[in-house]
Amino acid sequence: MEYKDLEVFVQLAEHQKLSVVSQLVHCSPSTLSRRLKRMEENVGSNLFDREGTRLRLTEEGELFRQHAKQVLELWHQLKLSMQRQASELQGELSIYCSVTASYSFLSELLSRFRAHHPLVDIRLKTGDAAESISHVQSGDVDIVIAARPDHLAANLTFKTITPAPLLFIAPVSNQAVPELLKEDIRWNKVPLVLSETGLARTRVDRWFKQKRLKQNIYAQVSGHEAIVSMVSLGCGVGVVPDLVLKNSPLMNKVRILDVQPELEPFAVGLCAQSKRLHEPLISALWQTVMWE
Amino acid sequence: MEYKDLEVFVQLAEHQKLSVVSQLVHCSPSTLSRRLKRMEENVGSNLFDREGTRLRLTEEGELFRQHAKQVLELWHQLKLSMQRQASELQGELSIYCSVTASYSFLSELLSRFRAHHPLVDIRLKTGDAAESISHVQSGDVDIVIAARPDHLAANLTFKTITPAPLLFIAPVSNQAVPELLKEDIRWNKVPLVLSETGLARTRVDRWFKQKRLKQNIYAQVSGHEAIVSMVSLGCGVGVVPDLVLKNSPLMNKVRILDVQPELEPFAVGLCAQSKRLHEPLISALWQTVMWE
DNA sequence: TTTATCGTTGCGTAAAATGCTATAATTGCT
DNA sequence: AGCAATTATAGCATTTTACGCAACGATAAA
Repeated sequence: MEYKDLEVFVQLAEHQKLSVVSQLVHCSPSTLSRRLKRMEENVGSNLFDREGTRLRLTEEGELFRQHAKQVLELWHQLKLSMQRQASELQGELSIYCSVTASYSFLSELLSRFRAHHPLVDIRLKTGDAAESISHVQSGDVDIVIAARPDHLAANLTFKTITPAPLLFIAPVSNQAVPELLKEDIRWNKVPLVLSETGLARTRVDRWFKQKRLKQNIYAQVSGHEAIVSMVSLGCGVGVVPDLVLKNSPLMNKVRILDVQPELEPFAVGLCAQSKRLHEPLISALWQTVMWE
Repeated sequence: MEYKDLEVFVQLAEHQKLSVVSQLVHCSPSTLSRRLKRMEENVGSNLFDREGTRLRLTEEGELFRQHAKQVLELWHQLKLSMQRQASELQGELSIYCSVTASYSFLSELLSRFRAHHPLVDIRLKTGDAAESISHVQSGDVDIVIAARPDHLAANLTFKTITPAPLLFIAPVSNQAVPELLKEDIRWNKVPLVLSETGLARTRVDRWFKQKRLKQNIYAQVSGHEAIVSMVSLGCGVGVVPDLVLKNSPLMNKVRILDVQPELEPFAVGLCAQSKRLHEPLISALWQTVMWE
């Protein structure tokens, strides 16, 4: 049994769907299926009931879920007490953070880090998400907080903090975008406000391609905040991470469209060069990220 | 991190020697070295101080040792509560046990098993250790309790219960074997009482070969008990597992020779066909074996 | 100094994990 | 009811990883 398996199982027990979790942990469903099978062989019981395609926790599965959470908690405590044991850290840690990622959890993360390591100077830069990877690649900064790219470079390691769903947003007044009034939305007519490049754009392109639709792009802007602004003005329909929307002062000026299938969510988290993970300061920030 | 690693580490922390533990867990020292290295990378700290050749637990290592024991205990408890949850086991379980292995811990093992599964009929056969493997191979019995052979067949799985040191024993009166009186024993002159075949014989042969000595074999007998008898009568020097000696009524009639290097110890434990491990009765007995 | 013992590292091989694709069963929708 | 989309899983090819053996360097004992 492996600790990584335990994390996977906790997710699996929560969502009860291989396909969902496979996106959360960034691996193929078949891998998950096999991992689960391995675990069941190790434990010696069926952890899930397979009722058709649906997965339901068995009683043994619930026992194992509790076991997994206990072990992961112990592991986390161990890491904490180890870095507490280590001599007081000091130095300088430079972090690059995309504006998108800076919402909501960044302050909590940094304040928890400062509480444990008050002597460490934190240099925080914010900027465009698209540049984040190159900043960490060049060693320009120690750690980047950003969304996980589709194809992570081999020499980088990523640690997910939270998934960030992507949302279609539209003006509150339907008349601004008349195409939305109809029963079935004719997406190829809907004016879109998208970011020029970046992960969000890739996801949207993929979504349209899967539906075999062409996009009617009204404006290409840079920065998710600008998208919210333009959408609230009635320019068209936009796509932004929910993190951005929740923290936007314009939240009431737009509404969320319920589309199927949902856009593949971002995975926001920490990213650093693999070979530098053992450095004390980087390792310390890495440990600060909690489970679940 | 893997559960198997935790077991290995607990052993490592106790004996502080790769070479010893490598025999206990039946793998090469290089594998152990690498496993330890992996663990240290996962934990992020040095678990042992390398002072020359000697290994000494660091403070972090001690923390990790406690962590490992906690997790292994949780795991054991989980297994127990799972088989408690399963419906009451009943049926018939046939066990073949070499006479050597039947000493000391067999009664404790079976009584603990019966306490958990009172409805299971246990069919216990005892016999020669050399036949044990073939009995489980043929399916003649479900489980064998015996010493682990040097080369385990691929379709079998073994679980160590306890190591069993091999001892040289001699008559109490030195005059019966005059060669032992001298300062450096001339082993090629010492009359030996050995088992005809089997694991103990292999170990003794290997021991002499390593020392580049020829054996002066006085008698070849079958059964460790017979060896104790003949040695006590003054026929020569014999080799038996300490388990046999501790339980022999003739224990006072022989004495243990302190030789260097020591003979490679047996590993006494459970052996079954790998593919049958998941069967409820076999699995239940398997779980009965505690850690350490 | 000589000898033996211990832990580590390179290398070749064997085993294992993973992703892609196909498949069968199931669900949801019209 | 029937079609389309979704789901978990098995086979296959590939990559990754683990292992044992042998050589090495360092250390301790003689």
